[in-house]
Amino acid sequence: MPKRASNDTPPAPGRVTVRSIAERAGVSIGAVSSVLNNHHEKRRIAADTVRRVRAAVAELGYLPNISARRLRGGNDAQNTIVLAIITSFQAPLPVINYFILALREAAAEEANNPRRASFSLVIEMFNAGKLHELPGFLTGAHFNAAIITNTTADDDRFLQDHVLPYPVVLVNRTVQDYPSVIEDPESGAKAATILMQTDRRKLGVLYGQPLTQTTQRRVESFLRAARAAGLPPAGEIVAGGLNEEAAREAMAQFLARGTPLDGLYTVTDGLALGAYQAIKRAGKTIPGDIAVVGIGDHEISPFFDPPLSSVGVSHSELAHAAARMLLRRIGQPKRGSVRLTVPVVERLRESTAPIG
Amino acid sequence: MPKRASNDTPPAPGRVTVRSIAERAGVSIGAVSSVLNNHHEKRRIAADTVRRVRAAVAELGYLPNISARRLRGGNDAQNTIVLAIITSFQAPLPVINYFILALREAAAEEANNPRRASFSLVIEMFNAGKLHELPGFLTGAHFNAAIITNTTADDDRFLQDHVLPYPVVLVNRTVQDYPSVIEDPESGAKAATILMQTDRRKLGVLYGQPLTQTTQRRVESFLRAARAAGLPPAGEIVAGGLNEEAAREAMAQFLARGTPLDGLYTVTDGLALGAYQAIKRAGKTIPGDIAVVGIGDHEISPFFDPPLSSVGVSHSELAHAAARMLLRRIGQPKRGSVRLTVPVVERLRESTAPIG
DNA sequence: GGCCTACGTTGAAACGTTTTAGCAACTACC
DNA sequence: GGTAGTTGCTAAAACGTTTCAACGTAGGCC
Repeated sequence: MPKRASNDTPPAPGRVTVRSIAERAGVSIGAVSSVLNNHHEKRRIAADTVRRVRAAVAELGYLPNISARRLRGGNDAQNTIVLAIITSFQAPLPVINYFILALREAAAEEANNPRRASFSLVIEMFNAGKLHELPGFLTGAHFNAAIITNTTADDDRFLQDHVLPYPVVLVNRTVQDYPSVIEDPESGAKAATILMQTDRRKLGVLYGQPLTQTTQRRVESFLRAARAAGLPPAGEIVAGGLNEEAAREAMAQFLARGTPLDGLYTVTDGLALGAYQAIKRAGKTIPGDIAVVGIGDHEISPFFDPPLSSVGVSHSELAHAAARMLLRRIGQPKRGSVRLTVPVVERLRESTAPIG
Repeated sequence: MPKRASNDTPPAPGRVTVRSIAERAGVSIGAVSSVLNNHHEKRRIAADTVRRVRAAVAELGYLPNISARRLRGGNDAQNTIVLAIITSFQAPLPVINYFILALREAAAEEANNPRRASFSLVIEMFNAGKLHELPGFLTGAHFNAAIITNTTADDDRFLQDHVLPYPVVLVNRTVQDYPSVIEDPESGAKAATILMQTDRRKLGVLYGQPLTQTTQRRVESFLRAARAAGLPPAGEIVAGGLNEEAAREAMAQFLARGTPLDGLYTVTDGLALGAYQAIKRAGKTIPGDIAVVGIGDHEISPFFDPPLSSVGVSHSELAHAAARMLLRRIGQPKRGSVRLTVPVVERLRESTAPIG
């Protein structure tokens, strides 16, 4: 005795649910569920009923509600902690891989210890400056904890004005009352030191727009160290963008002007490559005429020609530190804001070999 | 009149829920929820009660169940489609950024059109060869649709033997009955053609272990084309890994052996950089002695010294194609397996300039 | 004392699933 | 013709949360 379609609840124009299918096929939602999960044999659903349900599913374009499934589902699914990586559409993405891996690895460790929690990792993206438009951000409806990167000044102000009901770790940004992980703020000074140790005195720094908190700190720390050492004011070479192309153009123009330069610090990944090309095309040599120091642990630095010296933090280390910090804060009573500084490592290669 | 702690339901050793908090604080779960969501003013909860609830939350280490929140939550949250990117821990990650962006962008477009669905993006990772251990993979309990990459032969066999109850797109892998997006299988032949057009006849191909379906196709296509053109058998140079370092070592050894070589094809990102260094250190010039063709759309290729010619697919294009294909299949009745081939683009730069 | 209002809280409903206990009808058996 | 078993399905409970109507109490006013 199939039930008729129009029941107590109206058809509801919204999403297709098991209920809509049940009505369409003239069976109960229990039967529908059995078919959907391929339990129809075990549960002895008649072949014809299975056919009708399948037909209804296809016609209606059924999409299961994952939240409902997980809510109902076994303990493994139910005990899930949702971690988010929040970044902006406009930011260069390559770095977030490190976070993915770091969170996944940290979570895998964590999952062994306490009461068998499992972790789910979601990526949320916002338009730069519009962090507040991210659904669920203020309420925590979508995740239990988050790593936030690539915010703009506007976003930081927004963070400042609100209290989030879940633990958060900021990366390479500091906002009052928020825990954060940043690279050693003196990384720029170390670059200056390296250049000065090879007797360079006419220094320059190459950076691209827009400047982030981190790159700005690098530049300032570099300039300050040069000034403190009594050198003439270091030149600032500003590229229009963050890519190799922009760096090459800015560098070429600078060299064409004839400003003396024998030591260069490039503050972002990729800028160094553009600078290399401009320097070589201008007929100058590295490190003979100009020594160059780049940033970070880019795997390709040793394969530059000549191999590039660098000062900077390991993306992987930074990411792991942030992931560990975040996980430690989950389920803990709220602790104060912590600022963790990840030390920089210096890798000396041929691009800063002593003159002569 | 606070209720006592031991009610009809046992304390349940599992996760901390609103109910545990309610019992601990001696209030109803409704009141707890109001406090948790900062609605206590609007709902006129007494200050002391708020304090007790907050204390219980802190003591017990409450973590909200995200699934339950979303299930209950507003229509926006409820109508969420969960997309997954599934990749292995062992695979190089850089590429998945493109998928993240592609899915996010495609989803953003899609979200405007039909019945206001929103999308959530999760990253799932498995140990190579153990795809079947991924929780929820067979049942679809964790996502509505998935892009799967970096599977091994074992994983492919597993896929072959099962039918997944949700749409899936494979990337750079083909398995019967599964839709997939792959690069033009003749990309290797195009590399060979480029080298032959500059009169190179002693060809070689450099690849790293492990070979994926895609890299293997590149190698085979290259070798086949060389053979078809009547050239002497091309040399195979095998690196122990996929990184620059391994490439340099393998290349250095090959050159030391004195095997003649005037045209080289490197089949993976990064290998070319290692090869460059080995070639230069061996005292040979590019392209004078050896012409080199690399892979893909690596942004840094133009900044090699000399700039690197390349043949290959744009990661971004591949990712967008996969994302579009996946989204088109969501909520559609199951269509047959489709195999989409993304064309390769050839970028000629100085590394393959004609001799002389 | 009776009525009104404000206050603080509870209980129930709802979200979309899956699972389980059990019911009705039919068949088979003695 | 009663009992036992089989078949095919339904109804209800449960997962953890949020919201909302409604309730009891206390105080103020007449």
